[in-house]
Amino acid sequence: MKKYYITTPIYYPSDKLHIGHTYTTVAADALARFKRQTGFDVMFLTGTDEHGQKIERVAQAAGMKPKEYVDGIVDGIKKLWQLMNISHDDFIRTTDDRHVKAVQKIFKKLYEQGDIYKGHYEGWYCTPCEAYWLERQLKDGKCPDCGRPVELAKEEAYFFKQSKYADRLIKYIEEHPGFIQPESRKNEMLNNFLLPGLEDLCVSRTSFKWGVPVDFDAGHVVYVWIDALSNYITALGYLSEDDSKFKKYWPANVHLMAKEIVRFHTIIWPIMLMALGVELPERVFGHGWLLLEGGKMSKSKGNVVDPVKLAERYGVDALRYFLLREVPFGTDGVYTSEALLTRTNSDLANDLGNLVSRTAAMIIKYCGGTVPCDTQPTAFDEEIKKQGGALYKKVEQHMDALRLPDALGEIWAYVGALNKYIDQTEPWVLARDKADTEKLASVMVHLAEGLRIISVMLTAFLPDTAARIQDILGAKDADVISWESVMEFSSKVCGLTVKQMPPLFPRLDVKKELDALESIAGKPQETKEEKDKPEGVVTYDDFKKVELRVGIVKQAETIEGSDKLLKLMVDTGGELRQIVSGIRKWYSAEQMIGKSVVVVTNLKPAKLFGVESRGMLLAAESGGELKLVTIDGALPAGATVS
RNA sequence: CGCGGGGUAGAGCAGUUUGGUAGCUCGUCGGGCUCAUAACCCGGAGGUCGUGGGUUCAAAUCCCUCCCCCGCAACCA
Repeated sequence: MKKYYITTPIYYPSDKLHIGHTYTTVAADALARFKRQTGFDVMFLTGTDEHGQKIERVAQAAGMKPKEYVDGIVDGIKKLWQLMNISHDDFIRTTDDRHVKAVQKIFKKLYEQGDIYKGHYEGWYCTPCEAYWLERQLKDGKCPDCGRPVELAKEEAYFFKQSKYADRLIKYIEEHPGFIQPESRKNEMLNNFLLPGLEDLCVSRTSFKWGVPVDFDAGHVVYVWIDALSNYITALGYLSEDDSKFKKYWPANVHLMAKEIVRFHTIIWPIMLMALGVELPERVFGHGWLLLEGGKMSKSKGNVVDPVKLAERYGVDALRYFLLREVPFGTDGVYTSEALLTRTNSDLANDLGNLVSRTAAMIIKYCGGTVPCDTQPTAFDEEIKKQGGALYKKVEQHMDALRLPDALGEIWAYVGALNKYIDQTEPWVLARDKADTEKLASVMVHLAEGLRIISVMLTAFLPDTAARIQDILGAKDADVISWESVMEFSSKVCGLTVKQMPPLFPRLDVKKELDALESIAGKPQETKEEKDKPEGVVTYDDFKKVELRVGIVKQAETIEGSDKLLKLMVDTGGELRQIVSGIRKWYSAEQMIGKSVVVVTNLKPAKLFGVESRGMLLAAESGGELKLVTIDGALPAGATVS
């Protein structure tokens, strides 16, 4: 039997997961189910990446031990996957003993063979935060987290010789066009990171404890990406007493993930594997994001969407369908509640659900509930038969290319064809004349068979719905629900007993639901905050957005044609900035030179009288008098004002 | 000139590789049908394909200019 190994990323349990994580996992689940259905021995892995400084801090803030803290979150994640009908074969936690031991062995092996070496890490260190920052991460030369000063510090650390394998990796990527997908990500990786040259990677930390300890050097913990990426092989028992799964399933057929972590999976990970002498995964696929109106969803924006609430309200399959259908292959898609609701109504309730209802109703009404066997073809049978028989191939092709939305699109094209077929054959007309009984029977058989095929096709995507359709059709035995059984459109449904059931998907009142969702799922926090805010008050955060600096006027001149404006060249610390100011009525050009003024330095540049102005001077005005805000004493240009 | 992606009907997208009548879904308007969940089927309206230029018999598609949006540079799928 052919094997298929598919993974999701392991998720970071610093908070509850949102609909984006659900999207990745549902997509992986659909692929895993599809492969199982089509005869593969599937290994589907997901899990959690539990180490790192952030967890350590969040736990501390919650007054808990890190492990205690993540245990709670991981519990929620497992429940979410259960709710979403995720069929993973294993769930790995990086705190699992099996994982920790294997990571230590991997680290040691790389160290012993010289691919990891001890050196010094240098960076800007914030003592209270116990964190290193890169120069470009600093905010005004200070810690971006707490705003306190940082100092240049140096500590012992281990480094991974990525550079040694860079050429081999470039060659591999170029020789395996399917390795990084979609193609655009491949260019991004090559151009941005690989071709400019790789630096050795710092792979140990001493600034915090919550990680896999380096077992031969106390105080060091393994860098989280080395830790996290290893999960794909440690879960299979790599370097353990029992590595039978590793032998059976590795290399992975697909590592599925969102685009922003493709980089780690196509650079660090393959290089680690090369160093370990292990085969590279067949395909790394970076899908797009589910954007929310107004941009990327993120916890700090407060615009996360809670999948649990959506699934509970509309059903797991409605949510699965939306996720799998709505986001196009490889690029970003937009989540809106309205789109979820209209998709559910039009595709699931109107097209599919209604088709099932009307078919079941007719078989019951016209044939006493049993799918007939004696038939005489109608003029429209041939076409519906042809399409139904060709469906499995189309779906298979799309699935192999990971084009899930297109696979669903094909299935729905057939749903549409069946609805049309009813219209063309007009079974209610055939039912009026006894002479047409066998034609009517043919229509019923074709409809039931078409639905049977659809139900089998839907198994991977909407497992519950597929089962419900099969229940309605009375299709139980393997020979009417197996993948092989849909490779041919025949009359396997003949003789089955059809049941009437409540609608598969009730129609939703879009307007009402949108209102309801607003109160349940919660509007973006921003607007909530704004509501709570007294009017006319800005928060400190708002105020901080305005960047004020001391500026010293170096040159000043009038602008021809304007009696209000002065063109100033102001030193705002290391740069001379051109600012146009409407103060000529009160200050002459000569008076301005040498003055220390307060400048808004991050104001959007504007053109005044055709002259560019990059900033604004602060001044007070009253009764036609205007005075500039100046500094009481001597401070260098560029000093911040707050 | 950092890199990558994108700008096509009211909304969301396909089409661009290999130039040749601009397509799909939702919405909207009209018609049909009565088996069905006010569902289903048919048809109409609605687009200077971001801008300006070039190549060509012919450009959404190829070439050049510019504008706008989004993402990325060590831990948010």
